[in-house]
Amino acid sequence: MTAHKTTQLDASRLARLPREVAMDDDAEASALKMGELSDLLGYSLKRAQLKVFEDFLRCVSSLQLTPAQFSVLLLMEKNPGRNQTEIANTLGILRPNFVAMLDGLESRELCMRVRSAHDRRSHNLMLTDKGRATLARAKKLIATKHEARLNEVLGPANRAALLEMLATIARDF
Amino acid sequence: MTAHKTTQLDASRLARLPREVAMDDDAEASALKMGELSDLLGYSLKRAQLKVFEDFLRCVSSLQLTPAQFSVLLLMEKNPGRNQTEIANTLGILRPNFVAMLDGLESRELCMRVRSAHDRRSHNLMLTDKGRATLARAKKLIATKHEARLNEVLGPANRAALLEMLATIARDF
DNA sequence: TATTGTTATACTCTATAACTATA
DNA sequence: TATAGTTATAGAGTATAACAATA
Repeated sequence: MTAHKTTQLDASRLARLPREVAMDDDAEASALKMGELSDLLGYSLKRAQLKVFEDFLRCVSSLQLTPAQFSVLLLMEKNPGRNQTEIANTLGILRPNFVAMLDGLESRELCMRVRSAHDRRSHNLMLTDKGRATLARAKKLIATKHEARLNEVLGPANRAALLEMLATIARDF
Repeated sequence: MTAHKTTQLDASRLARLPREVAMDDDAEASALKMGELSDLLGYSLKRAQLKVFEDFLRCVSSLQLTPAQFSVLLLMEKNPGRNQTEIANTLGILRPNFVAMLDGLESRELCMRVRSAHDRRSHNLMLTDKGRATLARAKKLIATKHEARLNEVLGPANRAALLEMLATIARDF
């Protein structure tokens, strides 16, 4: 039951990330004091997440894909033939909410629902050729624009460390 | 204009965070392959953010405060007398949406709107005694339960590094 | 004319109950 | 009876336009 909680060792200091350089926090009028907010992990987590999703949308805007849609296509590619419940559960999407989402992707001919022969209740999900092509283009845009930008801002080692810590929180917290 | 993007230096490896230890990713039936999703920063960011907010709500459930409400109270405490536009802008809340939120806090007598003498259009916001007391209790709960838990999972040094990277993204990205 | 707080409104996300068709 | 997909619905969160009071 959620083992290992105390497996951290050292954590030598990371890259020198710039801090309070510009001080133009809020532009014009005397910026407000953030107080303990600066130390609230959840607050920074939320603000960072919004920025990252915003940039994601910009980077793949030509393909009209949201982060959620991208994650669904990716999962279909890596796990062809899985049903709606399996894909939705893996992504933390509730089954009722997954229906409209799939309708959208299917109407754009990016994926297909195929009634299973073994269990006629379930739909085997799979990408269409167009879906595979769109996903491939999305991956390229994300790698060369989106994640590359994050590497610029953080540095590759920091980016990797950040990813690992976030995965740890998502898994063990 | 968003200076310093290439200020990263090293980033020696962090603590040994446990990985693929249990492998019980999805319980029963053969877990799905996550593919490139494991390397998508936005995905881990979102999942981690949900977990952290969930825990925040648990930790302060006795006070019935959401992360957003807590951040508003905190800002009022550190910046008494500021108006709605200033508080809302600082937190990235749109003014129209801030109205109902303030109504809720004010009806619980945690804060007050006081018409400004100098500019009768604006409301000076301030905590009530009850608001200050509630905020103090919330801070204690968050420090001893919520953030303490994060320290357990990540280790203090990792937690600090994570916080700094998230702030960097929120600021420079 | 511009700004503060506000209303109305709409759109997305998320969440729950209940239906249908299969098993 | 239990499960997969679905419908309906309700509640947050977020977004924009426009209005009244005030500057």
